[in-house]
Amino acid sequence: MAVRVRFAPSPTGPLHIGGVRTALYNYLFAKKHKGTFVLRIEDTDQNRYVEEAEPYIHNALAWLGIVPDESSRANGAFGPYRQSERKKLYVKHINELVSVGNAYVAFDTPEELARMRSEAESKGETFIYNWKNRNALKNSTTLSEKETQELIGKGAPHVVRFKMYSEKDEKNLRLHDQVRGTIDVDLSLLDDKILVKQDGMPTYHLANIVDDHYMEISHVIRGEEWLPSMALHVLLYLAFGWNPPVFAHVPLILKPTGKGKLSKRDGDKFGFPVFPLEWDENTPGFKEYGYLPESLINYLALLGWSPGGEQELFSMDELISSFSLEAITKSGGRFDPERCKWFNQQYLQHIDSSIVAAELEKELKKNSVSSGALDLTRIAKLIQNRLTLLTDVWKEADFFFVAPEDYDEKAVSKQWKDDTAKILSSVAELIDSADVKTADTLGVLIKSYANDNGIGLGKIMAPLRIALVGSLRGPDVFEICSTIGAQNSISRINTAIKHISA
RNA sequence: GGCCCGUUCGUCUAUCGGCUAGGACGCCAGGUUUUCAUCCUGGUAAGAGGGGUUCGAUUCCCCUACGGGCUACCA
Repeated sequence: MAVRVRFAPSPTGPLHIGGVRTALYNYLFAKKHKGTFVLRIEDTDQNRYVEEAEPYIHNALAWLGIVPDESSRANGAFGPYRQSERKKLYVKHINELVSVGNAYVAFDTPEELARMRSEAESKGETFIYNWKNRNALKNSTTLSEKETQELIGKGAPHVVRFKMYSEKDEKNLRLHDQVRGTIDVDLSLLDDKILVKQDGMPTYHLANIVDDHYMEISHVIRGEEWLPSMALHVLLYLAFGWNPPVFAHVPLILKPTGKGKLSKRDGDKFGFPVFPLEWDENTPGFKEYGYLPESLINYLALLGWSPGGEQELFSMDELISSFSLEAITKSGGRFDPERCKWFNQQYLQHIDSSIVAAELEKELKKNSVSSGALDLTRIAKLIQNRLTLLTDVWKEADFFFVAPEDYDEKAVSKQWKDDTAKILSSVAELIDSADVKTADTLGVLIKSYANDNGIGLGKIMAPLRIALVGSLRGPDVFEICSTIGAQNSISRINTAIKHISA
């Protein structure tokens, strides 16, 4: 049987990393088995619908390299891929279910139900709409066919509910989950879920099952929050006479500290993104923070799944070839921003320097600084292994473009001696006299100068760095010096002497 | 409250009855780099508790505790 999986988000806002990981696992599984990865938009709730969400989902997945084979953009033979465009299909099937008695029409209003719920609660009980009380409520199992039709004909608001369990049924249902194994549920404890809402739209449960069937989904890989409704879904398949797919419920991503599901607020609170791309100006994504899609993918893949070895860094292809549903972890995993950053730092070291150079160029524009005659790629190479986030470029390279205006006091008081000014002037002359194209020739030059004059190198290196950078940071001094050029270096040295020794 | 799922270093995880419990992040120390970062080496630190089963349990079973999810005319 062909493997067909789907990622089915609801367009209610930006896709968050929990969703990203679910999409990723679906994608990996599909590619591993030469199958098809479908993106389906579950927009049955008109109240929560957010127009920008669907394009966002497409763009985010594209950025991450999790590209659907079939979707509202990519098309395919199983469309349409938005549930709002498939309403007719659901109506047809719900009628079938009602006519054979697996589902029924219910006229109870939300207010009535709320009242019954709070009444039960005040007695310390829980109101459940199911086999125990549906014969006492206003629905087509208690009303005659004629009464029911009349009410519907008069336009009485109604919903359709699924008959979860009746006294003659077997109570226990044994479920199989690819990551959790066997799960037994007591059907008599479950409620008669609403399948069609008053507005005529199907709920998630109905639409989901109908679509998965018609889209020939072979494996349902979804978040653990769906585990409690798995029994309903399996029963729905059975009621339609269809074969249920294989189910795999993946654990949730939890807050870094504290308890519960990771949320947008946690990101705000701890200063890390929870969405792949920017959602609005107050909500930057991983991309804007300076993460590479590859590192996010790698981190997320390993949060809740492990191929077993001691390898940490995986390309998408490696993830695909080692992926399996059975190796998905059973317990929820906390999002660890530090570990996520580490992956990014690792990937940053191996990308082409032109990417770093491009980012540098962007930052220059942003800061309204001219690159002058400086070689951005050369600078990119010098700072690349110092980056944790791509957005660190400016912080690591600003001094190449902008001469220091003030000098780190601590560094100065420790490294700037009485004879420093004199020594640095000689160094400046030295630089002026020579042709300092490379760091190596400059290094040889200064070292031999120090040697010839009996000056310790320590008396030169640190002050020179202070003069060029303003503080004790940055790549090799000779590299900095030769990169910004002789004239630039000399003028920085003279400025520093004037500034500090004065 | 009810139902379901889970529980190995602080965190992510390996182990599929033989364990001196392995790796990674973090943290600490040392080395390289005459700065800082990178990088390298080492260290720190764990199978929730209690019962079984077994020659032997982190691994299998039960109970308790704790954590998570669900319990909507949301998905």
